This record gives sequence, structure tokens and C-alpha cells, in this order.
Amino acid sequence: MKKNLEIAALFNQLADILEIRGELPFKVSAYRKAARTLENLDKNVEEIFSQTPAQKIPGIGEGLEKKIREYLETGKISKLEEEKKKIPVGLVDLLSIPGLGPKTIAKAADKLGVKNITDLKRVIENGSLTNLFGLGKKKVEGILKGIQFREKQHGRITLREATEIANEIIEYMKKGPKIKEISPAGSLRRKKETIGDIDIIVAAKDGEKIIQHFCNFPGTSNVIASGTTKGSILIESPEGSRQVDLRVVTPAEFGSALQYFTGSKEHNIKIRNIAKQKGLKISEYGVFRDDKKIAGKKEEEVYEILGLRWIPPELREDRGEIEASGVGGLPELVELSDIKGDLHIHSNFSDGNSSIEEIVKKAVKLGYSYVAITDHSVSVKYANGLEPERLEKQWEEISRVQRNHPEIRILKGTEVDILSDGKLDYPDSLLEKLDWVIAAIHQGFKKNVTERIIFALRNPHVNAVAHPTGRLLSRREGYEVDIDKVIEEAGKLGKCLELNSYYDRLDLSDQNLMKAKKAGVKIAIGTDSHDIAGLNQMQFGVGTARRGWLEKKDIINCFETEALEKFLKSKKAK
DNA sequence: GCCGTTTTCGGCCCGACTGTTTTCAGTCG
Repeated sequence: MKKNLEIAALFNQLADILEIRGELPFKVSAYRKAARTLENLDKNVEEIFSQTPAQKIPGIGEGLEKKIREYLETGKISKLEEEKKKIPVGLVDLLSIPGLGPKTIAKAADKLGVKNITDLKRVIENGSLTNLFGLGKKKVEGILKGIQFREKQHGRITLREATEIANEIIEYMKKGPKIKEISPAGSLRRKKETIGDIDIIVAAKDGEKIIQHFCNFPGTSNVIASGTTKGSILIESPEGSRQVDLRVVTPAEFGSALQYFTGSKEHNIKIRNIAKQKGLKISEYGVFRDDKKIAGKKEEEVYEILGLRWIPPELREDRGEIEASGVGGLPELVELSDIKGDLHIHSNFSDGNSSIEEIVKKAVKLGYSYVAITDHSVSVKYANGLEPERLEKQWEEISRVQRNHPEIRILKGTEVDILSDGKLDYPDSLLEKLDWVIAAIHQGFKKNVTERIIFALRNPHVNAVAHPTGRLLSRREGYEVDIDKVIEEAGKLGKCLELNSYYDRLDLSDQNLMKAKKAGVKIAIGTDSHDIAGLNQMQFGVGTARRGWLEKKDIINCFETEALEKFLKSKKAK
């Protein structure tokens, strides 16, 4: 799928440039839509376009198809090359600042000669941006806040991107000189929501050859270091360069090296302290007593020698896992294979790209027992939210698909909007006919959010709150919500909170999940998919759930179909 | 840019919020 992603990135880039240049908004969104489709396609464009006649991809017409073919043949899109010459490259980057849009960027470039982020900071500081027509003090303050937010998370990449890069490199390394073992380490192995550098550990004999092979990885833009035990490369992505570090250790050191490089720092400090108290020394090379190596081949040994059970990487944050491990109190963390269904999916009835039939087939393929179709409600116009009539039409389609697929239970669901005035976007008489209702905020992020969510939770037909804090990891903090209060109320009512698996949300976060578990709140994991490929994102939700100490019993989509239906019915009765 | 069961041209992404401009422009979801 590499080409798909490359072309998607170029289309997005083109959309950004056209937007700043004031091109027709529909044209811009056509590029964006095509990019999104490409990102989520489960087939290579190369493959699709090599067939005659080429298979049709929705949202990609004559013009875009031509550009894709051009890229596949020449590695370039001439339209993009031309457009790039028309504006300074640094301007595109500014679009990712929340509160700053294409019009303001164009104006700042035109009137003040702003070419990049440095210029932008300068004109904010010297006050000249404030003097621009239409930009008052508050707006400029908002932009400054946006810059600060962006800088805070600068350089970190999403779990999804890091996972994809690491998988690709691991596959590549397996084809090179012989290696005994290979594993991601660091924050990626701990499944943190964002990742700094990507760390990979290899056990092998000939370090030099392996590092050489690593530095020849086709995606490499820059080799930072290349020795006999460690190599560092940069990989270019549309959003910036990603650093990947690879270390080669001997098979006898693999366990201790993996433990050491997985971290977290806080976890390792505590582990080393325990070792010290026992007269031992732990380093990446092994566990030593008086300079005599007594362990290091397997990671399990490192923990066992300290009287601890092996601790899953996702827990290694020094949040009580070491103490729990010592007394046999580690949780039995949920596994991806425990998941019996997906509880948040959009179909092409609203803003999804896949039909209900396609979604159901994919769910069957994943081995699920049930799947919920949760399209947007009527007010979410930008996402083609369903009026009651279209929702009822959808039920007919669900019933039709259900007849063809008795092997899976299709839940009639909705992601109903919590409106600004606190009301829900569908009447109770409609909600009560649904099997699965998740309520969500998509408007009024600063308006009594806590009260509105709690009010929604109290509606007898609402089962859960979707993405409860509303954060977008790469773009914004969440709503102004007192999440502790929401968790408390959900606990009291016996309602669920969602863990949204979409890689830029992962909401609730690991720490909030821990709180929810403590309050006895059941979690519903949903991928928020807009196409069938999105269903694969369940892995990121499960990773976050594991970081939140969640077990099978804490997650309602680990329930068998009957138990789930019983659970939902009991909630409705209240 | 795409798309077509009234259209091959003319819709498509509408509405809320915010700040600022007293009647609207820009941004966002």
C-alpha cells in the first residue's frame, strides 16, 4: 500500500496549496476526499490500474486517475510541481496550526511577506499581524496558542504511522543477513499514543552487515549513524522526517537489551533499584552478580530474577505495575483476539465510504460475532447525518444484509449528536428502536460540555458516550469537559464510555481508562471507521486499553453476543 | 476536482461559533 499512501500525501499537499491560493473549495475537497480514499484502500493502486479496464475508485475520476498514472510512471505529479512554484513551501506547513486557516495565511503572506513559521512568529511579536484587517487581538492570541499546542507535540508521530514504519522495516530486515530475533522497543512497544523515535532491537551475530542492510532501507533519506552495533536513519514523510534507530545485540543479550530499550525510563529506574537492593546489577547487556552474568537471553529472566512476573510492555510506566507484579496482582490484559465486535462504524449512508454489506463481510472476515452500524445523526450536516426517514431506510438495508449473513449479529446503531442546548439529535421514540446508541459532541466544545454529556448519559436509550474528551492528538486538546465527573456519573448509571480506536483520538486515554475501571465503568471499543480498512484500527484501541490496565471483563465488546444483548437490554430497562 | 434513476452543466458543504466588520469573514466539524 506504500504507493497509495505516497499519492494520498501528494494529493493532500496539492489540496493545501490550492486552498491557500484560494482555489474553488470543492476542488480542494475533491483532492482531500480522494486522498482519504487512497489511504484506506485495501488494494494497491498499481494493481487496480494495471487491470483493463481499470477498476473504478469512488471519488477518483478522469483527472485524478491521470495524475495517479503519471505518478506511478514518473514518480511525480507535474500539477503539484507547478503549484509548488507558486507559493513558498513554508506556508503549507502553517495550515496545521489550529485557528489559522488558508485565508489568513494568504493574507499574511500577501501583506506582510510571511513565508514560514519563523516569519509568522515575528509578525505576531511585533504586532503587525494584529493590524491586518479582520484580525483583532483575540484572534492573534488564538493563533499563538495554536502554535504553542503544535510545538508541544512536535516531532511525535502517531502510533499508527510508527507501527506501519516499524512493520515495514522489520519485514525488510528479515529478508537481509541472518537475524535470530527482531522486535520493536521503546514507546512503540509500549503502545504509547504518540511515538518519538522508532526503536528496533535485533539479535544477531554479524552486526556490521545488518546495520549496512538497515541503512540501505529503500525509504531512507539520510543515514545519521552507521556502526557495528547501532544504526540511525531518517525516513521522510509528508509531515516531517522520522528517525529509526536499530541496535544489534548478541542473542545472549537480547532479553536484557529489549527490557532496557523498551523502558519507560521511570519503570527501568525502579527495576534497577530493586536489583541493587538484591546485590544485582542490570544493564542492557544482562543481569550481573559480582561481574558474573546470570541472565539476559530472555526478557522474562530479568523480571524473574528479581522475584517479579514478566510485565507486559504496555504497563511499564511505573504506575504500580512493579508492585502488582511482585504480589501476583498484574491484570490479565485484554488481547486483540478477545474482541468480538466493533461498536462504532460509519457506512455510506452518512459519511462512510463502505456499504453495510461490505462492512459486515469485513467483520465476518475478522471473526467478529457482531458489528454495530453507527452513522451520524441529522444535525451533523457536514457528515451527511441521517434524517429519521433515512435512518429507517437504513434499517431495511440492515435487515436485508442480516438475512444474508446469519453468522453475525448486526446492531442497528447511531452516533447521535449531543446538541449545543444539551438535547439529543433524535427523539426518544426513535432512539428506543435502536440496539446501540452512542452519544457524541461535535459542536459547542466550550459550552457546558460536562453537563450536556451527563444529561445525555441519563437518557435511558443512550448506551455510551463516544470519544468522551474530544481530543485530536495531532491537532487539538479536547472539549472543556470535567472527565472525572463524567466517569463518576457513568459509573453510577451503569453506562459505558467509549475507547475510540481512531489513531488520532485514542479517547479515552490510558489514564482515563484506569479511572473508569476504578469507577466500575464498562468500556466499548470502537474504530470510528469510515471504510472497511478502518476496522483494522482495533489494534490501536486494544493497545491503549492494555495501557489502561483493562481486562476482557472491562470491555463490553469482549462479551459474547448473548451476554452483550442481555447487558444492553438491562440498561434499557432502567 | 467528481458526479448523474429529472442534469454532461451545475450542484457539491451546511451551520455554528467566534471575533470583530453593525452585517460579515474565517475556521471548524
